[in-house]
Amino acid sequence: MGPTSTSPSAQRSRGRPRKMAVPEAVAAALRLVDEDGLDSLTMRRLAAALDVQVGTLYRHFATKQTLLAAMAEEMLAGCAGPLPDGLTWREQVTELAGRLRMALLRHRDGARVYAGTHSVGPNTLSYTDTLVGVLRETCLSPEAATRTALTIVHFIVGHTLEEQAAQALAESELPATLTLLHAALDPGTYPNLAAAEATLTSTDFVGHFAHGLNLIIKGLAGE
Amino acid sequence: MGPTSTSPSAQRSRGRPRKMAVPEAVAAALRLVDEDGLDSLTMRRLAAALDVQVGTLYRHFATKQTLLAAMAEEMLAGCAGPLPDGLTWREQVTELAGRLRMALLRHRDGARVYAGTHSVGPNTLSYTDTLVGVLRETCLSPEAATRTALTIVHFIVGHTLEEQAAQALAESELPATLTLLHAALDPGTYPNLAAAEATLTSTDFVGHFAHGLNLIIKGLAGE
DNA sequence: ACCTGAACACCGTTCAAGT
DNA sequence: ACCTGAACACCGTTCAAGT
Repeated sequence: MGPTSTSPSAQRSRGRPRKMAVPEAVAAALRLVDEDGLDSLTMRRLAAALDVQVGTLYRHFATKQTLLAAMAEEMLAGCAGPLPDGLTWREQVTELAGRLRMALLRHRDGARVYAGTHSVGPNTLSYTDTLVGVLRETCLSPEAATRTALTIVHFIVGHTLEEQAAQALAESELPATLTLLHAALDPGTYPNLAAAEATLTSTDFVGHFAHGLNLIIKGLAGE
Repeated sequence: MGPTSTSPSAQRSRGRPRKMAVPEAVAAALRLVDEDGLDSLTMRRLAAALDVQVGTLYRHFATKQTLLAAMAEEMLAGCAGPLPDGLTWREQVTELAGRLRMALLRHRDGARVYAGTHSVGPNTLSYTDTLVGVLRETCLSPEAATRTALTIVHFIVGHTLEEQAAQALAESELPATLTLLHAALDPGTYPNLAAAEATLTSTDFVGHFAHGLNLIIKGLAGE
């Protein structure tokens, strides 16, 4: 800080009073996404929701990408919070993975928001830090722990992307898609898909998620 | 077929000669994506590339989503081709997973195209059929085989999404992002990220992919 | 110091009219 | 039967001008 600096509040009290605040803008953006989906999130609609001109947004977010990264960072709030005592490392990994999944599911199109951005904010960093930490306690080298953390996160993102895509379809054309799929499933051409159809079209995403995560965790045990 | 139907070629020979063909349009769209990225793929730019008016595209693709699904389906061509003889099931799974990864990597933003659509075309269906088939031969129930196939595909999509995001960053702001990340990594606040940084910022995606896939395959062995 | 108003260069989608 | 031309209702981003 230079000798001419004044306190932030004194600085802010000069000039026009601030009409827009970044945290409120991020919250409003997430609300818009929850209501109408990510495709309907528009700089113009967000400006209207904040009762501000579009240009004003660009004083606080350099681009729409910056806004989306701030939204992803906000979604992860609390995901790295302290773990209950007495959990095995398996339970700790399961708990952390479940938290990220729930954080993405909490907002409509949350996985798409997260997958499309690269936040280096504190929520994102401390989540990865915590997950790598738990894995390192399993006698994994830093490299193996990091790679495993990446594997887990990639699985969660891919899985939740699919889950929310199914949710979006459910509101409109899911029955049509299912019929189309069923019609395409000639048992002669796709013998295994015929046997897989029930599982493929089931909505037991909790079960699917647990299956995939357990596969990864079991693979870890053999290291 | 009704008694009044004629052969397709006879039908097509009546009226104006067809200016636009769907497979050529899909190929041109993939070329546009390869050149300028998915964000630059526009119905208008595609129409211009095909020397056609925008409205014409909508006679062949109901929406842009339909076009993207056709692109995803095209990307998977060959992925379900016959497997070499004499591979163990582990090697078969590794081969199939590697094929999907390479198919997504072959086109710029390929993972984003794939993740954003739901094709029920023959390439997509036969890929899943083949993967489920290989897994069923491992004494897995249809349900377990299907869930495992989903797990593998979700991991591949999540992983490749990340890999191509890093590629996109590399062409412009990757050094800036890395500096930003390094600056944020206070070892006091994020003790595990400090140890993870080298792996986290490495570009050994082949190694990361192999690690993740092996984790899943090893987990399978314990079933 | 912060916001307004207006513009620039685009989008996806639709549809009457042509041939 | 298939395509053109033109429109509708939007976009993200920029920037001079106001207060």
